[in-house]
Amino acid sequence: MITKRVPSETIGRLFRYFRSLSCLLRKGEEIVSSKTLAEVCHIKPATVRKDLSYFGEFGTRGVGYDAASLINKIKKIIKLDKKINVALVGIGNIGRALLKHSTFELEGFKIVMAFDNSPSKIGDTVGNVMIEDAANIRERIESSGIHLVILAVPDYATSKVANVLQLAGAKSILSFSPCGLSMPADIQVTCIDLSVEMARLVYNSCVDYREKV
Amino acid sequence: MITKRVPSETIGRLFRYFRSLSCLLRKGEEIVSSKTLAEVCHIKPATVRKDLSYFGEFGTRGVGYDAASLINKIKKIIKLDKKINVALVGIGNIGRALLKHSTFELEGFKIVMAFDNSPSKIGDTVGNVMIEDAANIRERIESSGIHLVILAVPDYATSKVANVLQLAGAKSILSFSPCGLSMPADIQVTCIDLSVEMARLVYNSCVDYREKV
DNA sequence: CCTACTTTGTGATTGTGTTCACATTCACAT
DNA sequence: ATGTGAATGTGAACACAATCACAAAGTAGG
Repeated sequence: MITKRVPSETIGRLFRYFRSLSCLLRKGEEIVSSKTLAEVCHIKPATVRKDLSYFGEFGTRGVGYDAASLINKIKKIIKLDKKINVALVGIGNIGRALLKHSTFELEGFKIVMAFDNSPSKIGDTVGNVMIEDAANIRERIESSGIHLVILAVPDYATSKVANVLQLAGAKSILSFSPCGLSMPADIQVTCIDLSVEMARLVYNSCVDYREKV
Repeated sequence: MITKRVPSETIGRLFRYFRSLSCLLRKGEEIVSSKTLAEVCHIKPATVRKDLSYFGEFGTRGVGYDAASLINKIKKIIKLDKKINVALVGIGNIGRALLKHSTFELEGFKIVMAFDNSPSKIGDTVGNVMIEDAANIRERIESSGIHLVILAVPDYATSKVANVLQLAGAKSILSFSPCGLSMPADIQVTCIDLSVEMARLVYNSCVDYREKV
């Protein structure tokens, strides 16, 4: 397959299509058009079609897409045909919330390992996962073959832990600290920065609307 | 001031500049160049300069930017010269984590009100905030003049609550449910969708690197 | 006051992602 | 068969954001 360059936003949308299609299918809609899917996802039909077209021709002209088979195609594309095992480092407020967050498992992700360095937490079990000593991160992650790690440690510890993760062979990191990570190019990093998001909302609510009127 | 169209990413970066500048200033760096700031933020100097240039000329050629005064300018621009009061709806795992998340307050945001509809939670105090009955959301938010609301309720309740928030006069919503919100254009909505982020990481860690080599 | 050096501010360029608009293809009725 | 209507798939156009590259404006030293 000659992979044209796929916009990175497209991948995120594919996941949302996957979610919406599952939902539509449960409601009994076996055939779905780009129009329907677009409405559910609040985007334009053309975007749906283009996103899918990067990976092949999955629809039938004049008809639409077969929901069940499209779901499978998308699962393959985004590598979610198998459950993804995830490790979590940092069992503070956010870490604990994520461990209890049952939705992940429904969507193909499973937190199978959790670490903290506080003796008072090590050994506890939160949401079916026992908290292990952070000192063992490298060894445990390396031997388990986990590629995706969620990082929810305090800011000052972030880059130190990130380095260990790199040594442990992690391929992707989802971090909740304001990104200060400089990782090699073969390691994917995404930062969730709530303050930044709120700052943008505040700014836009003062400015954006004015323009649209 | 003639406001050219400002990229929305720019606003997010301004907040990060604000953060980094505060840090540099504490370390005693009173004058900061676009190069320095760019290094700290892991972006290019030209981006820093262009971002700032949308709002005026804040630097001195041949020298750089005065950290203290630039911080103030940025604060004004992104409306963070005053603390922003925030309401939180939904005290589940994530909601509770956010209430305890002390960093917000350091960065200019303060959760001053929290709601849930579970009788077992109403009346509890988490992180200095008392949980109120969700039935009072509209009245309380309307009368308090809060514009920014964090939404951390289960998926099925999201759009119902969002409608109430709209009536209550909220201007911006930060939601943790997979976006199904269709709000009028004058209400800003940002969704944090962890599954989507993880799906992108998984995909990219399989594909992206191959191309870069 | 002039020269060498530094760093800003920005028009022009490049790059990336979204949207349009239409030819193509399929189902179905006649 | 053949025509009609519906929905896909996609090159081209557009919109937006990042980056370059250089003129302008400052400092410092003699």
